[in-house]
Amino acid sequence: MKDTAPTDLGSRPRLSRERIVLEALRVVDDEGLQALSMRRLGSLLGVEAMSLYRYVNGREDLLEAIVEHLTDGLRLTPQTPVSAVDGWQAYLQWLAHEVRRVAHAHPQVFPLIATRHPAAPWLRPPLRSLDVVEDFLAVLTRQGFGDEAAAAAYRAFSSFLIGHLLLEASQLGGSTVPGEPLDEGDPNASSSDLELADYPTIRRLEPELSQDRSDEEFESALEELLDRIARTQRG
Amino acid sequence: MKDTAPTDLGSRPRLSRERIVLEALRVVDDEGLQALSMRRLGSLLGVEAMSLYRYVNGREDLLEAIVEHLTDGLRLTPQTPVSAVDGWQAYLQWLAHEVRRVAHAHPQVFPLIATRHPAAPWLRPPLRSLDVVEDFLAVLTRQGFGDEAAAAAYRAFSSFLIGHLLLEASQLGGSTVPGEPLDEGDPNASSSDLELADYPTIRRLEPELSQDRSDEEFESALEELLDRIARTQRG
DNA sequence: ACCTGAACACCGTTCAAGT
DNA sequence: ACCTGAACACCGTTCAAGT
Repeated sequence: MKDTAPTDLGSRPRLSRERIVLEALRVVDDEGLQALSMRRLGSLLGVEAMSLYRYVNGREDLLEAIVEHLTDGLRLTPQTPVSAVDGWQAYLQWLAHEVRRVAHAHPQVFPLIATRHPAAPWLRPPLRSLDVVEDFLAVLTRQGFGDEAAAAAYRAFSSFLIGHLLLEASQLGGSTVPGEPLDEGDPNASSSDLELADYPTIRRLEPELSQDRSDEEFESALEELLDRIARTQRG
Repeated sequence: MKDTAPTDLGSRPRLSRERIVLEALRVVDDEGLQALSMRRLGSLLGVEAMSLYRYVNGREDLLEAIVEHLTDGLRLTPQTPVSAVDGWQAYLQWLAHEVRRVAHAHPQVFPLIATRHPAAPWLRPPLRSLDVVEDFLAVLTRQGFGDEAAAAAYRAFSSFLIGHLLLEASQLGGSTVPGEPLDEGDPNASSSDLELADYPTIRRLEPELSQDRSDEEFESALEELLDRIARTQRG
């Protein structure tokens, strides 16, 4: 026996970059971004905040690591279901739904994915990983897309996902504050139609505006985007 | 003379909510969001931080006030150019370009406009003001849109703007940090193609990916959106 | 009415020191 | 090698006190 490591490896699994990132993700998912501080994260991991700096390069690096952790699941691997690789349209359908799944699973993190500066200026959110973008461009060019058409498809696909998913995530993310007041205490005020006196059209359309059509809208807009991309394929 | 106010009104124009918001906007535009602290803002206004709390309800309220200040310019007023009110298509064209102008003028603020929770759940970024949304829905319903078609157009228009403008703003917003390192010190490394060895498609498409097509893409995608909306007008 | 001083409860980050 | 104590330079926010 060379070292004096504790033979009973139970209580504290030792620090690691992965353990830090996973715990940080849990905090953000449960309590929002502003609840994540180095000091609190340290204490949740049973350690002083300063110890974290051995594994992450400060708070910014930690946020980047969380984002990276989530985008890793978007790569094409041997585990990718076969339905995803049957033509570029199937691939884009699969990829779009994967990103949407991440946005729904981590609504508090998605704004980070959408708004943080990517590593390279031509690397656009939310597909901000070299691996994922390589997959994207390789699939399309392999299937008859010209270089310019593939790049244009990448840009259009990115805009589409941001536009649809950021709003959905923001709706799901909710109030961030755990114990927020749901209603101001006025018991006979149905939602928010009290100050709507000066906004007759809004008041009239409130039922339509309150309807959640995100599923249908995402699917039909995605179909339309794929049609549009198909039209430029031989650009 | 009833009060003892300084007769010479030169040196310090006295505090006001508007002066605070304008100075805060200047700070965020020039140095980024994280440079805006209550204490620094106070000292820039020649006052202790605690004085600001007479006019703004804390930092969150201040951020909201900045956003509100910028979205005020999107309302239809007597000053709105006539070209904007000649049919709903002209109005949507005008509105889209106004929002784009705001995003370009204040790239560091646009993520706030895009990601902060609106006052009502059906109030979507970036058109997050009751006045603006009232204009939007009134113009469309006045010109033959059904209620559901108008609401659907509002949702599609919002997604479109977020998707296109957040990326443009992020590109313009740049590094937020004033004195950031532009290059890591390696003099013969052209941009970022050193680690691109494992990404052949990206490397091949780098010229296409680096091209800035935002103007054309915004215009043509906007045209297409308006066509699509026109098709659903009698929904 | 408007601003301030002092205080409270936090931050991120550094660095020499401990084991 | 890995973690800590102490310190530095900040935060947002409150509240009683000053003028």
